[in-house]
Amino acid sequence: MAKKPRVMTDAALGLVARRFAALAEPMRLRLLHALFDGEKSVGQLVDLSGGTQANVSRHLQTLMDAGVLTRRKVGLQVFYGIGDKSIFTLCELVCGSLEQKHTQHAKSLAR
Amino acid sequence: MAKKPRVMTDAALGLVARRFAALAEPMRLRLLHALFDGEKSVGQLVDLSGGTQANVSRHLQTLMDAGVLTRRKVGLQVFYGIGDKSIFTLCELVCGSLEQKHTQHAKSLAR
DNA sequence: TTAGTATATGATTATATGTGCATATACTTG
DNA sequence: CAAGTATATGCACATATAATCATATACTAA
Repeated sequence: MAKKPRVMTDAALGLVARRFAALAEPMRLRLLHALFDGEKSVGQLVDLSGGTQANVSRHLQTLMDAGVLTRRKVGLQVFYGIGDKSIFTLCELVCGSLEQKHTQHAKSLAR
Repeated sequence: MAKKPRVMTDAALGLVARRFAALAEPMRLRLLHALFDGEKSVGQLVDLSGGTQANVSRHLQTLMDAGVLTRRKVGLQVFYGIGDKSIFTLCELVCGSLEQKHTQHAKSLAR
């Protein structure tokens, strides 16, 4: 009795959770979205996102730690890009699922 | 100058972030994993996850709010199930990506 | 070297979140 | 009705995280 059958290890669950956590922040999603069409410098991302330089830099660091981005330094500038292609599919999946919920909700209101 | 081109709305980004946040917690991932082979009661999930009843109930509530689960009450028991099939693919994608990184890391150590 | 520019980081603060304990609610059975 | 069982929730506390400000670092150009 009272066994604790754990199919996945704590370590594995932690890694997966960390990956999802990297994507669980609006500003980070905005940055990723801005990188969908290719590498950009921190300055460009600051302009595109509307965030402060410090905050954008911090979020890029977080995404780097999560293994999601690439980093390339050219002179004074640092260019970040999407390093893990699964990000595209992840975002598409979530957006698709949410759109579906949205239209379902709209339909249910319409009857 | 100094325009702020926001391709996605704040509302949309917030929704996507909330969805990812629901998956950004080890215990919730454990619960979802336990539900992959079908509906289970809270009591069953408590046993399978090794968490306390209160904590499991809270996390299930969080997943419900995120629109991820179904809920069915039968007498005293409440059965939760996976309500959004995209969850399967999301988890598979992240696990696959992490495994790939892991093997790459192992190989780089082996040379 | 000095001045200037792009990016990163330390320190602080406010807010959110996970957990445990106790208790409340909802339902069943006798 | 009372007692028992399954689940939910209020409260308190500890921890994590995001945002801001100021400053540090790294590089370029004069």
